[in-house]
Amino acid sequence: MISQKAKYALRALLALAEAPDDEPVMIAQIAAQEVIPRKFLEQILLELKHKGLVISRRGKAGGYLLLRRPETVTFGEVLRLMDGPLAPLPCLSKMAYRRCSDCASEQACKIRHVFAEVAEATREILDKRSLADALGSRSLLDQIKTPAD
Amino acid sequence: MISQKAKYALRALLALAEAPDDEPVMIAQIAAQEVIPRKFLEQILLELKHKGLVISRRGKAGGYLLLRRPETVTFGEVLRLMDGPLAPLPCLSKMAYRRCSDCASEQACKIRHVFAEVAEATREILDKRSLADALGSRSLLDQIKTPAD
DNA sequence: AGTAACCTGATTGACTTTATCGGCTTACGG
DNA sequence: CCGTAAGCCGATAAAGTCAATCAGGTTACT
Repeated sequence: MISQKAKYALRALLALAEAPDDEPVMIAQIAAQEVIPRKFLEQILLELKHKGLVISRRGKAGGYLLLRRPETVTFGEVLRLMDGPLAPLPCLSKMAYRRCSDCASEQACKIRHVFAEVAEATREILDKRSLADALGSRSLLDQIKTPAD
Repeated sequence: MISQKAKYALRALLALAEAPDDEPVMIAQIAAQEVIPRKFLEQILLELKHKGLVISRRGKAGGYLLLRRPETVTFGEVLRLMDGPLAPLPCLSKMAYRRCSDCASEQACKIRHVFAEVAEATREILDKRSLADALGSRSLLDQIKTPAD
């Protein structure tokens, strides 16, 4: 299960991706539209700003802007920022490897191979799917079937 | 990340799968061999017993036995018993569907499709891999390359 | 009987999650 | 230049989860 925070972050980023360029979107507006607790969303957007995904304008008529193009922001990147490593075992994370505290030898670990397959499969999906893929009302499948209207 | 509990459960089941048939393995033995806190392992094996994966013998020379053949116990089943649904969103779980509390409409949910792909991919792996697949010292890859000695 | 094993429920401590509070800083508009 | 509306920031809190332990109770072989 992904965290509430990651879910909110993705939905907020999608809301920003949908807004016209150079038109900041206010926290309050995103919070209302996406049904996200306002103060919590504040924290999340601030964090996304510090990590370089969005920028903000302060003062009246302020708000948030997506800094990068939606095609370049992957689900994997957002999830790693919010929830930490994607891998099901710490010793399988490519981005944030850590030894399993209780595991004597990684070569001898009997469950590692199966979870390595899972890690690879989820990376393959989450690092390829971007905000752009998630935009629009039609499913990804529909888009493949009917590439243009 | 999977829980410590699930990791212990899988390793304990593998230890039982390796034991000769009809020879009960003691909690203390598994705990020592797999480096699992003894009392915690007690809880886990008891739970696995209630769920029908293992049986126990009490009294002197007691211990635990794997009830089903290793090929029939999948990683997916064990993980669901220990950690709950595999799906990254509650609304994507086939075995334990629950509405997302904050999601207005599942059709309109913009992140659902991507996570549906993840859910399907992980199910595809975890529901096919069994204890038998994890047994033996060689990796799954090695087994494919050299099917027999 | 006695002892060695499993059975059981309650409890604990640390940590994480999901927020909320209260106030500070910036900047546009009049 | 001042009021107000927006984001910025650190602390706190309530609830839940995780990992493990405690203190015994029950069963069964010798």
